[in-house]
Amino acid sequence: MATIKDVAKLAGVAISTASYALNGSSKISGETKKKVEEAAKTLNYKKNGLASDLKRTKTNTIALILTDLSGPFYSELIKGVQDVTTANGYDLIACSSIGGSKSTAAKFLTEKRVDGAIILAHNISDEIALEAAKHNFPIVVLDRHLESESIYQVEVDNVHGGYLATEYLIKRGHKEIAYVSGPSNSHDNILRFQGYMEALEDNHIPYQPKWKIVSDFTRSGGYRATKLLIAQNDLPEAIFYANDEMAIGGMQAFKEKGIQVPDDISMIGFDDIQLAEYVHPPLTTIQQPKYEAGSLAVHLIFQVLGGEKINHHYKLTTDLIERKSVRVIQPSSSTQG
Amino acid sequence: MATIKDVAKLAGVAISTASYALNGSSKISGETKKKVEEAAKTLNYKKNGLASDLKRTKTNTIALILTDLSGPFYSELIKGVQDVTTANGYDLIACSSIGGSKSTAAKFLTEKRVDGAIILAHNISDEIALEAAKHNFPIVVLDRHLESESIYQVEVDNVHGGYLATEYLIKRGHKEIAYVSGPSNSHDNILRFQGYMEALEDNHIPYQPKWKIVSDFTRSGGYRATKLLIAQNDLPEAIFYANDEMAIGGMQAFKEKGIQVPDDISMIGFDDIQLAEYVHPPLTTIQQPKYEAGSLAVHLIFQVLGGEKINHHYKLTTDLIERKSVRVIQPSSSTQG
DNA sequence: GTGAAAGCGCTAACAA
DNA sequence: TTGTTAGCGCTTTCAC
Repeated sequence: MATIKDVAKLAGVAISTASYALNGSSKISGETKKKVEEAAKTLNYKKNGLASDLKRTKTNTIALILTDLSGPFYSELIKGVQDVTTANGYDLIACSSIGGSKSTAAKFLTEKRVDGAIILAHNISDEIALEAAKHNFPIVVLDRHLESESIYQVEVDNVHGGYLATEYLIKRGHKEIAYVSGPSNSHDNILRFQGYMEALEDNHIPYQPKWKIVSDFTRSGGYRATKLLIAQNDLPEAIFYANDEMAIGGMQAFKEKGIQVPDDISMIGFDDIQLAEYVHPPLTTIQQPKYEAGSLAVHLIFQVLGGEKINHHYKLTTDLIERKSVRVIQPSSSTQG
Repeated sequence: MATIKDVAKLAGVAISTASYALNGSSKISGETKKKVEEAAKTLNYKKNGLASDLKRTKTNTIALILTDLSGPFYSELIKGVQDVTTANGYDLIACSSIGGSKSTAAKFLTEKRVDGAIILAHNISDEIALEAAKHNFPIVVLDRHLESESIYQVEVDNVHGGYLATEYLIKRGHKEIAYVSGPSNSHDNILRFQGYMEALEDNHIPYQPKWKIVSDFTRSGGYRATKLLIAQNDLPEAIFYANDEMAIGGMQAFKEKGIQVPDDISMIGFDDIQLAEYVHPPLTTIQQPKYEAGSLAVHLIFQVLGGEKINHHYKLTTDLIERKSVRVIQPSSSTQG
């Protein structure tokens, strides 16, 4: 483990000179520079990044906090984050928030190991985020509402998305529309449900509590919720799943029971994950501008780091992607099932 | 930014005492400990992880180097890595090797920012890995052969997998079998091709160069390679794609031309990615023990970190997953082995 | 253009 | 049990 000291000694210069030479300062003569570089090479010197960062009180890296490194997550979003991070000459690391306050995420958030962070991890508490956000440590949250001087939020218009999905179902003649919900403490979920309620109301369709099934955003959760709906022996005409993963789990449940989508029941998801277009039938869903969300998030961080004063809230729009999982119900003799 | 100095001062104790108290040393009296903790709380003190790591010359985190954070990659593998890393009380960060020697990956590999690393990133050079691997900085590579004191490799039996795939096709009556290759410098690809050749030879089927198409492991690469095959106007009976992504691209190409899989042509992939069972028809492919590979990789790192002497090579077996993309060709005149 | 020296914030001998 | 102190390896004034 050669240090800069060793390099300086071998090159016969002072430590500071070695440092300047290695970092490409213009005040070092070509000859000295060469000497130092050679010494570094023969000693196989590699700088200690921690020491360097500590001294400079700057890490040049930003963290992306994810629920779980092994996914599923939005690769488009990560791409957006990655692209603008590297474009700005910064490094990006991803870490998981599994383990809550003892997680890697918490460690990187609080211990000054990065210059800023983006949170997309419902399993990390508001408290941790709030505590970590301090002056000059910007955090942007993609999955919650949080008010703090150094916290910025970019969100997708979930209410509108929920409205869009529900309205689409209604316009195609569905009246009995179930909502398979995400975790009830999920911010996204609450907003999507709100959109569902608003669309129902605007179309004078009464909300029926029996058609709200609480699940957990996972594929197996969607599967179980759907089984439950089937077991009730009173299927709705359509189901709005609060995310695609659950919808795909639901498809599986229907397939097992020989219930055809969309002929026997319509379904719609939310997210437009990659799989959505490959399942059978291809899933109609709500698309979020994921790449934009990701790139905007980092962009905001760099603005704050650069000393700009910026807004704390950003909202992006959603679109409906029409595929094959919803049928049209003829309005003639409207009594089904 | 309160430091431990401020905490010590407020608590009226020495810096070392504060440090001990905060780190839960048993030699500190309960009373002192409480005083220190209170001071820390009122100052909103958070330790500087860099300083701590620098002093201890240990980071307690290991890095997972991936080609691209935004995938596609093997989530099962990451799960394996993640599970055993956290089980050992270590932190895990993922970083991308986009950018080669200027990438985040290179930075974390060389600048002593982590205690060990796992490389699954064909776009990072052997040189970087070799340079980074030094005594007490273990690296395990999952995607190449590399000999060095501190480099360990776990690989999947690609030759056997390639053999299995090809043999399966042959046993179902196919003789004209194309190989859509990954990049020719890919280690995995070379081995899979070797398995293909061996199976051909063992079954007395001559290898025909016209049926090796070089592509690049991407979906669009597979699409293009397949288009090329179609344009040749002389389709084989079956195609062995060196990975699933390319096979899925190939399916798309066939679909556009109205060529039915498997009725008009059989295909088989390699990897068993998540999508494989969802495409139409579901893709028969070779499954790798990804979770095991990931968990074994970290396990090895911890053994080395713990001072154990271990083997440098590990090989895991592959299995064939039978789905619907291969038809059986009736043995008109020839008999099966 | 180069060198001496002062820390960045922390841990851990060692001394008291 | 607590305090003093010497660094971890680096960057960066400031003097020459």
